[in-house]
Amino acid sequence: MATSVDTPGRDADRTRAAILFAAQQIFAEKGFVEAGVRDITALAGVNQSLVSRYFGGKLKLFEAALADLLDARLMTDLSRKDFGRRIVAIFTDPRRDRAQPLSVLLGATADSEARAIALRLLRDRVLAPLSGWLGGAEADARAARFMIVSTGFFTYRDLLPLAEFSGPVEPRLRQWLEDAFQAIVDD
Amino acid sequence: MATSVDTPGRDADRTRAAILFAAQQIFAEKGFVEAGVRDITALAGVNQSLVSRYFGGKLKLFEAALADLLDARLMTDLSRKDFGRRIVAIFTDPRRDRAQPLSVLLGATADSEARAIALRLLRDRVLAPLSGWLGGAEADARAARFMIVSTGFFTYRDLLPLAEFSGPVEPRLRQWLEDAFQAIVDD
DNA sequence: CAGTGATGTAAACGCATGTTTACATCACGA
DNA sequence: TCGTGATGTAAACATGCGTTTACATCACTG
Repeated sequence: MATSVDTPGRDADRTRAAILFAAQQIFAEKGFVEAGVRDITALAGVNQSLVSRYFGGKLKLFEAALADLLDARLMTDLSRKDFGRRIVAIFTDPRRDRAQPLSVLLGATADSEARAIALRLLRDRVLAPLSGWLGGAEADARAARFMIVSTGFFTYRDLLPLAEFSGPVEPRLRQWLEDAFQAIVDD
Repeated sequence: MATSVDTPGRDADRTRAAILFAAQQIFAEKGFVEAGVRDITALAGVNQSLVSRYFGGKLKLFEAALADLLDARLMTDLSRKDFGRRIVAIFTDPRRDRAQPLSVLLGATADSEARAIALRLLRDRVLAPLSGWLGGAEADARAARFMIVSTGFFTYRDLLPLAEFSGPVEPRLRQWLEDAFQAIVDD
């Protein structure tokens, strides 16, 4: 079993996709440095050497994994009316099946090369669209506020799990988060 | 030169202090993972093996370095009146000669062992005093808000330097930071 | 059906890095 | 002054890990 259902012979595209998906999970869970190529390929069920063959190395795989996650663009159909509530709902959705892009991104800060990649993707595919969506003269400062609050939240949920961040978000904290995000669009 | 002034023969205490100070600088600059023992001892001007002899290894050195930084307690003589302004002033003081504790702390998130140490020190020596100082029923939620904003700020200043965070903080962003910190004590 | 390139694997390689060991050298007391 | 322990150093060691290499196996085409 599991030989003709999820393994239709040999398929490079499918193998590549499996590695990419596994990489997103492992990178989100352990961060770039502690995520080993062997961890990723083991989860994907393939040989470790395929990372180099199909992606050109761990670093390129990271770039592909993060870029793919950011392509599921969050900024679409996001109304200004309940911006805060929607953002917090997305960030805390327990049914989410894909890795949180910001988790993967923040997990790259420890490696100088991965950090450079993450920084470029953050600028081009998050901050630029966000700043444009926010508009106005203070767009950049607003986008910075968005990143500060988001990053702080993800850091303590994923990287430094304190009591306040385990399980559902404490109601008063959630309310503050929603207000902080909403204030970014309301001024 | 530099042989009788800063090198008074052999002094274990002085050597130990030199390693500790160098560690704080290097850890703040490069993070725990990319900070090599050889980098630290080179800056201290001593042999690499002394890290293991005097501190018991890189991990213990990290713990000692972070604990020492946190001992320069920030929470003392901090009035509730201009809390926000004072905090931002401390975080952005260009004349500061010691490493920012939060920089060192956030640089440890990539290593699971260093992260555990950082998390414990953060709880015992930052959050507990802060929560006590804030007081009240919502003290923990307030402390969490403080950490979110602080962490977001340091992440983008040290780890993911965007244009908005290089050089002096943009005035409107600084104002928002001050207000956000002040609101934590004012409710 | 044969052959050839694509796909996948196991093992070895190379390198970086924290740690340990063996040895040298200085300081201080008898 | 002599010797002994503390202090410091250079080199070797051990190991984890990304990558490469050599080989096996499947799939498709003529």
